[in-house]
Amino acid sequence: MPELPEVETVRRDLERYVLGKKIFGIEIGKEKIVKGLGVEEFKRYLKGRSFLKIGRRGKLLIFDLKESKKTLLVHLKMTGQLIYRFSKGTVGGGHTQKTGKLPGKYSHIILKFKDGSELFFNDLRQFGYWKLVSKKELEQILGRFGIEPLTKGFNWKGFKKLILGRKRQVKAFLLDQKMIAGIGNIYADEICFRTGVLPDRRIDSMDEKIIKKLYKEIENVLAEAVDKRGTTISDFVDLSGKSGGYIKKLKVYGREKKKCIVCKKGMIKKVKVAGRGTRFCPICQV
DNA sequence: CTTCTTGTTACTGA
DNA sequence: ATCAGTAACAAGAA
Repeated sequence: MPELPEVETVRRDLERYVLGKKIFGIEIGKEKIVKGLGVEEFKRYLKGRSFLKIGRRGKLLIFDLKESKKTLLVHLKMTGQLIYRFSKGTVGGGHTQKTGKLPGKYSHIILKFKDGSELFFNDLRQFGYWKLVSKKELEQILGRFGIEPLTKGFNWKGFKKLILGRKRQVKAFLLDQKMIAGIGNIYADEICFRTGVLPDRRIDSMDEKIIKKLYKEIENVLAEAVDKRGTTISDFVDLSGKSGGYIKKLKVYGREKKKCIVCKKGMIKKVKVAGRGTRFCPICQV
């Protein structure tokens, strides 16, 4: 599922490929993907405009439009994909099963640029959305996010203040977007593993040393996953349709009933924590 | 057939 | 304020 590293990978690709390109046409196959404005109004607003900057907050993509009072927000949720094609028949890095043909059964929005290139929004489960928001709405939405990891604002002092005194299970804390923005189920499990804590361990049972380890592993895991261009479990691909390389680095996610590759003794277990499927090594994590 | 998958919001209740 | 739990959304895999 797209979490911070996957969304960041897409964001970087978008900056490289679609920045400054004029939107020539828009096709919308599934109206429910567009939130807020009606579909016709939405199309009319975007037509003729271009992207000035592409940002990200947590798992949310933020498209600044040139000479525009509104901002375009795109959320991939669980199965959303953005795929760019220079011209018919050629996708940046070649096809995979993950993208299939373009447009495909799940291509719900297509942006067509003046040079003939196209940006496809595919979403099997249709949970993702595109929304034009005013500056005021944008401010409100962004205000709900917690600290952005991988920025200077994410420092030990601030983290300590945020986490100390809390009683929740550490995984529930990691998943809470109002605390830290961008961590989802895969990286929450990987961060817990690398920290050496059980995902259901309560924060108030952790001493400062282990909290500091947690802080560092949040940074380590997310930074390495960005470097490897994300994790592909089932649907995630980058703008060229390519899978992410962090799948090779996963220690617990998707490895249930297999032997732990670190201690080589424990069997990876799967339970439910914070309402999510959760994997851990009963030996490495305490 | 049932159960599970997950990002987010809404809601209830403690 | 803090936190846990559940339903809803949707479609496919097992």
